[in-house]
Amino acid sequence: MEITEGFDNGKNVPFVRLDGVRHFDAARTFTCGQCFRFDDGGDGIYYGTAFGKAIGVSYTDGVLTVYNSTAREYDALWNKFLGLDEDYDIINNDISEHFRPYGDTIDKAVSTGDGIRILRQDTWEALCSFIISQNNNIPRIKKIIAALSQGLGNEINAFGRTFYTFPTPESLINIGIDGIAAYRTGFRAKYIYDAACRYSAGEIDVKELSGMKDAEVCEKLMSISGVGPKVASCVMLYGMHRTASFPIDVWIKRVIAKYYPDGLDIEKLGNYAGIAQQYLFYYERSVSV
DNA sequence: GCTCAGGCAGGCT
DNA sequence: AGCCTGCCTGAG
Repeated sequence: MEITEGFDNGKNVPFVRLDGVRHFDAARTFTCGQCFRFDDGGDGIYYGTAFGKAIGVSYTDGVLTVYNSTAREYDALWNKFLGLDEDYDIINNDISEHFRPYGDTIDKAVSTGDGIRILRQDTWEALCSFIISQNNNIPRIKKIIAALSQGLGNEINAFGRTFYTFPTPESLINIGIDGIAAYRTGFRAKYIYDAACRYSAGEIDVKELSGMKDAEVCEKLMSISGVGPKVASCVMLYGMHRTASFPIDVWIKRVIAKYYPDGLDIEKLGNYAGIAQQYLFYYERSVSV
């Protein structure tokens, strides 16, 4: 994979260009439901923020471009954030092997969703975002998160517009439950507050949790009020890159009922079960439109 | 208007 | 251990 660095005079930002990238699709990656803060700028580039910086990402015919990034930043941050350090040939094959007893649905799902990369998002952002997602619809989830970020985050100016960092736990604790509810979070306000307190207190510490098994981490997350099995597994998959974690939401319940009426032994789907889940989720949503 | 959304807690049996 | 039911709010 060849990496070159350049400067885009039109956008007035440095960029990094990677040639020969396979298994990447910007639209699928950013709209598959794993993240809520990246949007198509109308120019085929997905813009958003992560880790306090704003970037744009585009991909066409093997060429992936990360705008507003130097090569150094790419190596330090975006390579892992975008999941480009992983070999999706290996991952897709592993998934295919583990789903062998269950028919060819997974093969259709993989080919439909190929190019989705599981992002390595910030743990706190994933935790807070998926608490907000419960019993909620995607347009409103995005709206709430955008409003919280605009109200509590820091400004980032790039591409001639203003982005905002994700609110810190402390900034949410500062405004309290009523303050959080003022952002139209509804009954989730107290959950967000509890999560912020626990996170801020160091109870959900990435380094400390890194040595623990999925089941233990899951239990720890579920001790937060407002975090159940679904939210916990989303946080593990999207915010901790525990790719065996298999979130079961209403869509996946439908998938199981429809394609796997005899059930799926989720414990035996391998280390990339969560990525398989993402393919199945994307597949079912795309066929049901 | 009115249903329902990428769940969860709390209260039942 | 497994069912119910209510829940803020606003998109569709």
